[in-house]
Amino acid sequence: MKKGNKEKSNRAQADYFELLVCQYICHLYKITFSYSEDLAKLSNKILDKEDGKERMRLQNNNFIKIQPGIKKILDDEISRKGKIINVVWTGRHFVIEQSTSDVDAEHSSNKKTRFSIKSIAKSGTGTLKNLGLGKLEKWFSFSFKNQTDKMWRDLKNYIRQTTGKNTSKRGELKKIAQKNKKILEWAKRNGKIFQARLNSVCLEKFNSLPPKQKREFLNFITDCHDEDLYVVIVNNSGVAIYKPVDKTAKPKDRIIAKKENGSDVGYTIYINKIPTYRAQTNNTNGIGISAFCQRIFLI
DNA sequence: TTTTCACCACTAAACCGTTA
DNA sequence: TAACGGTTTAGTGGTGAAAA
Repeated sequence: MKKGNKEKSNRAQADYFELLVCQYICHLYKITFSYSEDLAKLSNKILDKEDGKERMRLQNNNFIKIQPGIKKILDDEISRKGKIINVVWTGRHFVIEQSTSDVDAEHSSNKKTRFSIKSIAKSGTGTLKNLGLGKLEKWFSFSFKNQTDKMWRDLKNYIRQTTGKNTSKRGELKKIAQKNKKILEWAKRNGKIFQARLNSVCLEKFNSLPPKQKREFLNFITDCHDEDLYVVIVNNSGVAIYKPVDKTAKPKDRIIAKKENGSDVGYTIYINKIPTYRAQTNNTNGIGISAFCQRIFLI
């Protein structure tokens, strides 16, 4: 759905990249690659775009950059876990599973080596975690339902007053706002009030968590309970690889969240005075017309 | 009453324009 | 020019209303 401007999402590219890695591992260790069809489909999907060739080139170049790193990790793991007997594209299929792994290599010992792969066009490290409101409420023990309901009620009332249309259905309200510039602007302004509130609540609630729960939250966002997981990031400045388990928060760590230069959409989590994670409160699909979520980035 | 389906929320990934 | 804030795509899964 694009209107003049370029398409922003890159889902197909991300999947394509994951499969390139998958295929590479298969090739290295003589495993049958069973996702040829998916790879072909994704490749077509990317090439269908007006700048498809460019998008392909980027992924292929990034892929070349990470090959040595992947091979080194696996050769190292093979010496401990045995030869590789299978490669699984976890990809989008197990979104609900407690791991951000994209590709799993299975060893003869039944142990795994898992990869979370991020291929980025320019700078940045990609989203570490994306939490819906439900998760936030659970981790930080609060309820934002009254506020969310009020945001939608406000929009409903505004639409009723300006257009005479009377509906409470969020899907309909959203469509009306998207079609009318003035309403959309109003919805954004309204939504930002609640977005800022949610951000403040999360910051406050995080800081009032007992130290142990702060650590548990950080361990959850980094996925560091998974001993077999590697994160591989490739962007315009090169390749970065780390093991989430190495980032496990320690009991002596001082963990504090702070607002950075007055931002009302995010906060920074400091560990022993070092800015380590950045949270950003926003919406899945446009401010004021969709559900809230919070993304966490590695600094 | 049971099954189906439409709608919405949640999660993941990453591009893009603006700004500091 | 890197970081930030906003936005988009896309898949899974839950829920309640409509259909059978």
